[in-house]
Amino acid sequence: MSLHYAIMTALLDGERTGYDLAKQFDVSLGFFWTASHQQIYRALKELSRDGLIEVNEIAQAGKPDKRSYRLTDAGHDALNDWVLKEGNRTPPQRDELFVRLYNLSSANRAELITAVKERATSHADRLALYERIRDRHYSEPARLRGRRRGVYLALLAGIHKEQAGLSWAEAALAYLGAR
Amino acid sequence: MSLHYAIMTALLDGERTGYDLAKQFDVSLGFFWTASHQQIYRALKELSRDGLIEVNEIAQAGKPDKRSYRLTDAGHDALNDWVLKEGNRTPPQRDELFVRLYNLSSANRAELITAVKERATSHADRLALYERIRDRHYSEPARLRGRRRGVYLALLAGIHKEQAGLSWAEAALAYLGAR
DNA sequence: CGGTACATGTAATCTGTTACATGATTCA
DNA sequence: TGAATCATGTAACAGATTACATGTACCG
Repeated sequence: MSLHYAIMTALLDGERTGYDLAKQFDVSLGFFWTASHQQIYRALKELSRDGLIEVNEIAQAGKPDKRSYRLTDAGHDALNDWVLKEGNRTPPQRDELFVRLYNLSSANRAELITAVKERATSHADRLALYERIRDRHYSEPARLRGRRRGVYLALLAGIHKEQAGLSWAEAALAYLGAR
Repeated sequence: MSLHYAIMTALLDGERTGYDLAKQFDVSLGFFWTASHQQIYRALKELSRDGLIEVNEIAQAGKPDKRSYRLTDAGHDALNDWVLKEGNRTPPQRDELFVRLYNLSSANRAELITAVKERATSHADRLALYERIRDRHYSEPARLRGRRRGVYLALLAGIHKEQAGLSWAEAALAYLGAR
């Protein structure tokens, strides 16, 4: 059900179409909760059915109608409840790279080094992106108010995580004797 | 399909029953790939059917027969292939805590502080566990050989990740003004 | 003329979780 | 006597991925 609440959370910033949400879930909230457009369209239908969001249909010539969604009062209440009550489990971690590393041998060393290098690049890219966002929009954290403080904390978590991943990958490459 | 390869990887250390695997997936490999006993029993059946593992049935009085599995030659080949060829995608991250933090307000601040504190504790516990394993079994990484080098790298990744999570949680609590 | 962005969906499949089910042995 | 451990499973459901499907508008 978290996807439903993630979508409602994204709607706190204002009306959005399924298409908008699918894009936004590649950015911002999407750094911490990903979802494909297929999932999103389905969830929007369910949320509408349950009265937690409302549609605003905008007819368009030549395109499918644009359907813009906003939170209802019931939606706000449901979201607030969820934030208060939701249990706090650490999500299970599943990462194929480590399963592969458990199989390290001279036969696959080169491929695993490549995989770790790619992982290092992806951490570095993510880190650079997060730092750019922080510098542009969250350069004075002490002045933030309300929700923005929470968004800042999430961003900070992303930064810590990517730094850790990157420094691990570098240490791993050194250990593996990669040039 | 990664679960199948994770199970085969666990079988590299020798014959195991479904029960053993379910326990092992709470420890060691399980730090990087979790699975419930239900998933494991299902996967074992599929792997058997495909000839990648073999069963050794041991009749037991009063208990269900114990079924001990080992990798076949075909299983070894399939696993080696997978390690060589598997693409290297960063797994999507989904963590409810951050969705909740996006909703931070004075109404839920106390609950979110509690949630972050719990997260801090879980990171600290995990970190302590990983460091204990490192000190006991991987205190001289330069001397490790073969697969054990990869296992060590995975452990190191776990240590980096937990340290990052813990230091984030501490910074977050300070930022939120939690005592 | 081809690719990307806009815009929304269905269907099939795969993967993971929760609930249910059984029954012996060992330890406090 | 009651909880934990050993030991294996089925069934239902929830959640996520992949593939398929359609059609316009705009840019180079």
